[in-house]
Amino acid sequence: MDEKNQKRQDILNSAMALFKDKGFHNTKMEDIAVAASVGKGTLYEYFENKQDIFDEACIEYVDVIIENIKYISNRDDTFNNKLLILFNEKLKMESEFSNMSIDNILSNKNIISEQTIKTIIGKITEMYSLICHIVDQGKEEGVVKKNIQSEITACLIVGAMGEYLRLKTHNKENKIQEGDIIFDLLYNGFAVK
Amino acid sequence: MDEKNQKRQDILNSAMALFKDKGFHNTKMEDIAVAASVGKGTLYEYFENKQDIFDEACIEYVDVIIENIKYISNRDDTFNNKLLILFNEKLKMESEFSNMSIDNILSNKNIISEQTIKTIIGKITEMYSLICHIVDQGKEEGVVKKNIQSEITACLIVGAMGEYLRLKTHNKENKIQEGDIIFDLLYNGFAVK
Amino acid sequence: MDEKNQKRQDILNSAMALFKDKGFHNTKMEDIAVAASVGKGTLYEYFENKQDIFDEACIEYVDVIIENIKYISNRDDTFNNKLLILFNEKLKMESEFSNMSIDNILSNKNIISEQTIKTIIGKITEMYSLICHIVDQGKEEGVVKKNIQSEITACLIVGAMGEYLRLKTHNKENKIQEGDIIFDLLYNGFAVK
Amino acid sequence: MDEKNQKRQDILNSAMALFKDKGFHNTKMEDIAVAASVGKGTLYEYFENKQDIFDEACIEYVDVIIENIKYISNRDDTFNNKLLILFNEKLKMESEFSNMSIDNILSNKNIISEQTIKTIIGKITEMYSLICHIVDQGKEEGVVKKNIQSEITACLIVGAMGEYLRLKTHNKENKIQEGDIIFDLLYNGFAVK
DNA sequence: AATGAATGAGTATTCATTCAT
DNA sequence: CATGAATGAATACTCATTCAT
Repeated sequence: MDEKNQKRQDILNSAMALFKDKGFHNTKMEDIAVAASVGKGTLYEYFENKQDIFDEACIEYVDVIIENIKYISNRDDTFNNKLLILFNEKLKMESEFSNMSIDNILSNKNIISEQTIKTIIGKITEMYSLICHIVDQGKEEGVVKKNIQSEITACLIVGAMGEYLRLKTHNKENKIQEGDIIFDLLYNGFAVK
Repeated sequence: MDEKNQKRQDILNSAMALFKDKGFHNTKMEDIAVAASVGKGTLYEYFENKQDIFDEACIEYVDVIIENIKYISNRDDTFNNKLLILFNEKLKMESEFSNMSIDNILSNKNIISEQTIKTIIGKITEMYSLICHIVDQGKEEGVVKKNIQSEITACLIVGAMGEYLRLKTHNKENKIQEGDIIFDLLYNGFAVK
Repeated sequence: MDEKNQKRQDILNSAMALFKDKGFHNTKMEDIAVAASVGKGTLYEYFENKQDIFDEACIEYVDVIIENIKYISNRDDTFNNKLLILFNEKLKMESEFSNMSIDNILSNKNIISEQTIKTIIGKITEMYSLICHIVDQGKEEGVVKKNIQSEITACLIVGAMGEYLRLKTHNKENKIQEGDIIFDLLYNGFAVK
Repeated sequence: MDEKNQKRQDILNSAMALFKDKGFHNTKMEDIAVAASVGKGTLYEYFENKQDIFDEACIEYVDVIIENIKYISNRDDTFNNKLLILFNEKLKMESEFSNMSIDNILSNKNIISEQTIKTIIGKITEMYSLICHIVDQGKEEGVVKKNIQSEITACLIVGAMGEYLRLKTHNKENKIQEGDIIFDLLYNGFAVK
């Protein structure tokens, strides 16, 4: 029974790697079967159809990210450090999975099934609440302004980080200064005092 | 001659609408022909192939955004106001074209031709330099910190705005406070002074 | 009116050249129009359709050959010389029109219309009777055996010539001895006396 | 494994029959699939594409002819008899496959792939050497003139036979005398001694 | 359970032909 | 008369899915 789960996981991993690399329509069931070292027919023993594999792979992908953030959130560490780790982790993941960030998953709206979209949006909400939790810790530590809704602060953090990484990815010629500058901006804003 | 350009534009508009709605693979040449009220064969009088139409539609889409930002940048207005307008415009566009933001275009890497990807990245760079120009104006007005590279500040602005909108889009149940809060964060940061 | 005929002829010549070079299906109406320096629509002023052009071109092609043989037949010359000239002419034509000998025209049975096939076969019969006429002259001159039906002799001559040329065409590395040897064979046979 | 080869052969046979009957362009993949009682997709399990099927069918066709001649050549029989059998066999084949003689295959230059053309020309060369071998036997038997290159004699034989058959095919109203007359011509020529 | 040979629905593209100018 | 922009019927080929083994 556990062996069954293992094979299912193998297929999912192989599929995810291919989807990330080539997209949904350019990944053939044959490719997945070969990559997972099983017969084409076997895929249908474990999954309903191609769509199903893609949906599950997307959910799995988001789950990994959530686990990651959950782990960071639960660390015994200061807000400052957690933020730094979050940034570095996001950076690592994005570069590794450059073709399939969460944003991109959601841009595949026409590919993922309606139901799975809802599931993923739910998970993103979960992810946000984890980050809000970290922000709340910052508030308790007296580091983060208390009068601003944590969701908004989280939004700023996630958005700035993401854009920073996107920019680094597209703009290979690194005209951008080092990452801690963005931290200064997040903490203190760009306005002259 | 101009009539020819008009028909080309008509096809492009019809195609763009369909691509935004249904994605590349789910949009059939037949669909485009019907939507543009021309014969299937006519599409090939104006475009090389489906790929070509998609590429052109993507470029067109980015061009519209750039024109928008260029217009804002060239206004005779203060930095503060330009930022506000930029935010509102982005909001308007994103909701209108919710399925096809620039990020999403770039997540179609496996669909758009290599050459067109380069063209679009070039245009994004152009877009960034327009926003940097606005930031520079803020510096001259003494509103924005001078010791931080404008690209970084622009990155913070774009990222925060984008994420804020994404959040609003996914999280229909609006738990998020009003938009000017995010401006306060951008200007002053989240750190307790 | 004669100008009309001239343009018709131009189209036919251009078409024939293309058909010989690329075959029926690989020759597009557009190609013919361009080659004849007329508009695509104009082709339909002079011909019913593509099929019609092909049919007429084939007939024209055969007509040229017949005219050629007729000319040889009518010369004031000996049988021996006429045969020699015939051979050289056939050689010239075959190499020039290597992709479209009469045999090949007939191998296009599924392309040429039934009616035109009949016309062409009629013309081939005419061609044969011209050659028979030359053979008859040989008989009168006392050079050719009288007790063998002229058609058979003509058949031997045409067949041997044709095969000789085909061989030369396919077998670029010329292992074959010079052409007058074949004449010796035709005149005297290969049997030891 | 052998079953696989069998199905491949079935497809090839069905395809060959259709190509012979209707030509390359008028034979649809669907037709072949129906004729071979398989699905359209199955054709692509056994062949690269339509071109590939045609090429293979042509080669197969020539191979059958070669096998036939090889068999005749290897018989324990006199030159005279072998020639007679060759003639009758050719007659049988040509009438059976009237739309697809070797000449016709080669007239499909624009259809068959360059590589396959070379293969077929190679096979024709092989066929010629088999016939030359028969001629050599004639020389040894003292029946055929030794001072004439065997290739030339073979050329005369093949050409005369082919033309004779072509004539019979086109000229349904049989004005042509019986076949052994042509043998007399081949052996003794048409010249008065 | 696992397989992969067989399948055929689905689609981009071509090109002969038409007809408004 | 001449044209070429517009057309859509026709077709090779792909690939997710099935099912007999």
